[in-house]
Amino acid sequence: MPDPKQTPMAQVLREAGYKLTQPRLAVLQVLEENAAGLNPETIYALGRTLCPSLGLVTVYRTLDLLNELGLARRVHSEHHCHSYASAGSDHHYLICESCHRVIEFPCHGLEALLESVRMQTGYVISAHLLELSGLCPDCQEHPAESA
Amino acid sequence: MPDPKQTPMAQVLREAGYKLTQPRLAVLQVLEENAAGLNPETIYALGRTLCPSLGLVTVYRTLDLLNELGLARRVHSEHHCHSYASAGSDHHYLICESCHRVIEFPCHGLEALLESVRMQTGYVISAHLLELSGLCPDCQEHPAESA
DNA sequence: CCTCTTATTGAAAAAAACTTTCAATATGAT
DNA sequence: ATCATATTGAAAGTTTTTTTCAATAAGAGG
Repeated sequence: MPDPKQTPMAQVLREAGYKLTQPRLAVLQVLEENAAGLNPETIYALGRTLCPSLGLVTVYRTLDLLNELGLARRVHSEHHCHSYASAGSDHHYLICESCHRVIEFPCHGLEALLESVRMQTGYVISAHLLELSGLCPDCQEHPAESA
Repeated sequence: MPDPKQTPMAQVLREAGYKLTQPRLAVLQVLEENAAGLNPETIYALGRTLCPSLGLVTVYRTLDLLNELGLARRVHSEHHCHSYASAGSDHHYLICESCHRVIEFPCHGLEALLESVRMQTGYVISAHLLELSGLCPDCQEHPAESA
């Protein structure tokens, strides 16, 4: 278990001039340890095991901050958009509908697609969100474990 | 201005066995007349000009219904996911960051991309959301009008 | 290591977003 | 025109998120 202050995510925070406080480190660690998208309430609960004084307000504030820095992202689903997952810088990811694990995937061909949309619509495209959902290999084999 | 009960969206509602009530038609019409994604509160305000008795609860209920029928969809953005826009059946669309217009775009090549992701990750992919944002041709020409 | 400045925090209160309940009403089938 | 019933709006309730502000802790500088 690496020093929480030395993780790549923590480094980004530090380099951006933010203090590495216990509450922030707790939220970071919770996100890093969970592949599934978590809502603020859950992050709060898990985070309190690492930093008992953690407040829910700080969870919200930290998620906003991480989101701005590109370290976390909101996970959108049909009915709710309350979850967050740790993130690389890519804006495309794949969610397992059964275990809710969120992974990023190698995505070639998207650039070409965007270019073709630009040509056809005349829009200048500055950002994208590609969210796929399906079943991960594990959940295909073990349909029962809807954890 | 066509009879609100005869629009394609209204037909879908009718064929699915739902009653074409004034409140529902008002919500439908508001969505059809606005290219931008609108939040429930705004739909409520605009809808009341068409059906003065319209209640906010009914706006929520109708949006859920339209969403299920594929006639409307939630528009996700970085900080909020409270907006809805009328929708075809495709799950990809393009949002103008200036005027907030939402359009669908011809999207070829996505199938191939999904297949390649399936091969590389082992996930069975059952749904996707592709949301692009940028500037529409109008807003490129008239940067001032941030309406 | 201390000290000090100030970013950050948590609690409480408030606001916003959404849902549930239920009696009254409007729809559309007959 | 009548009627069964899906649908409605208002009110109350719940959940989610934001604001405010005095107390605290991080880390820069000595």
